[in-house]
Amino acid sequence: MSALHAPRQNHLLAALPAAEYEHLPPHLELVQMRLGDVLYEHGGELRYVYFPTSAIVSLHYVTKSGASAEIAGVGNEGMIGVAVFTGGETTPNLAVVQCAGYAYRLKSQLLMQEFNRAGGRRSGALQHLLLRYTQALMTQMSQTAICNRHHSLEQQLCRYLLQSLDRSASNELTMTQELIAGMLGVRREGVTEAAGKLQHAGSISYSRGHITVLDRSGLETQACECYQVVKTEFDRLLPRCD
Amino acid sequence: MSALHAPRQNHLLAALPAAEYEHLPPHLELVQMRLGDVLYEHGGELRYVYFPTSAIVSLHYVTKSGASAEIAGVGNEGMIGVAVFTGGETTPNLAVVQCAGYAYRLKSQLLMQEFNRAGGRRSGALQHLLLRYTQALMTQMSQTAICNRHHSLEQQLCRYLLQSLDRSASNELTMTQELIAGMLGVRREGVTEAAGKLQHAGSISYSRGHITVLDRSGLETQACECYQVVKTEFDRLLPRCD
DNA sequence: CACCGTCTGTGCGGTGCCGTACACAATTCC
DNA sequence: GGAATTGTGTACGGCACCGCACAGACGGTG
Repeated sequence: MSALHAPRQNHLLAALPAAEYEHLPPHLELVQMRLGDVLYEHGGELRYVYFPTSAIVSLHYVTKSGASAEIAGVGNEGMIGVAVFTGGETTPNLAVVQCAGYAYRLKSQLLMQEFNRAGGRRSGALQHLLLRYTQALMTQMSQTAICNRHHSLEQQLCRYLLQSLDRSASNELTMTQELIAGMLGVRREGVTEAAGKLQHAGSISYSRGHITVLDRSGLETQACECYQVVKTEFDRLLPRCD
Repeated sequence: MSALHAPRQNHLLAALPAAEYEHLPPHLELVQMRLGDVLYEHGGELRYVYFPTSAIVSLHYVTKSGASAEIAGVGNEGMIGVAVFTGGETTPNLAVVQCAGYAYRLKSQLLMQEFNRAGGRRSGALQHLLLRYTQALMTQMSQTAICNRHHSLEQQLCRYLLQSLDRSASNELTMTQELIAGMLGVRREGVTEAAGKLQHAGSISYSRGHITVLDRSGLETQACECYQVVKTEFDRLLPRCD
């Protein structure tokens, strides 16, 4: 029986072999994340890296004119702070909490040490894992670019809901249409319309910030290929070892 | 006086300290790249990684419906085949030559060996460098996503021309409007119109696949912030050591 | 309960780009 | 020198989404 909160609820931490994992827990700190919390912003240093268990974080960009859009999302399948081990220390983005929940955090410096220990006594599994995650993250970014270019608002909404669902424990999501619009970088009214269609079709049901997914496969049919491409790539690069 | 073709014309190879670079040349192979050559495609293995000197390569995605768009470009500032050391071996993308020219290639296996040698005798400068390049590439992808979402065709065209210019030796580019349209994922007619405006404004001049940039700063004014964001990030992560 | 802030629905004109179709100009090929 | 190929210009209807404005509807708070 698993504890209410456990680091291994994060897939990356769960994928580490015991030998590499065992000395991490003393340094892993459970933190609560509230909607809208900013983990880092453009130019700010990353003091910690975060491994979400139940929270969902959005990597975001805000243009000079104030428009914004999500570049990639991170839930319990990933981590926030890739720039720590790629060496740039920061990125021109913003990491903001999109669904409240929990995450474990680790001092950046500590992660760096572990990452660079590859080739030494240990197997380098951590490095290997994080690099693969980085590639998966790049796939997500690529697909966001494509999706923004070629797919309709409704298709994107479906993709977004599905991705959020995969990161969520239940079939209910807590997010307003306003918030989704901010993520997709579109008008709130556009989301209202697209969501209305989905509700009409019986795929979802929502009210005041609570979305219940009734027909997951319906969403998958409506979604663009981007969802599957990203999912397939994540599964390929980071197979779950349940 | 530099040779006509030299590996060090590629900024990444040039940035390697002598101790790490010196044993690479025997394995570096100069290859000619023609317009449209495909270096790898979705699912195909990456037998080589490429370090362009004069060629420009586009990381592309083609949707099921046949639409396509560039995710990121790679010129003499970078390399093709990041997935080799991130461990995924392949990506769901396509790498296609966008401007004919030359590149040096290296067997993927060899790069992997070098990459993983960090922590051993050598300093790990290669690993460090490639990770930083990976981050820069991610910035480019992110910005492509944002640009596709929020910026006009004309702004994107300016950005694209500027990025190509930075990778080019002269102020002339060899690319048709049709090709540019394919890169941006828009209609050819849209490019004609936007390019017409730029020509009218005196920023560029073109005819049948030959574009001459007359007023670079004019383009920079018209371009969206994405160009500068990416450029600044590249300079920060991979400073030129000329 | 009445109130207010938040969330959602709807309508309307505007616009940037699409899809299509076709004309013309500049090269290359015989 | 004529024909075929390739690159560019233009025009027109259509549509998805935008920006704005406002109305209703729900839910928590005093």
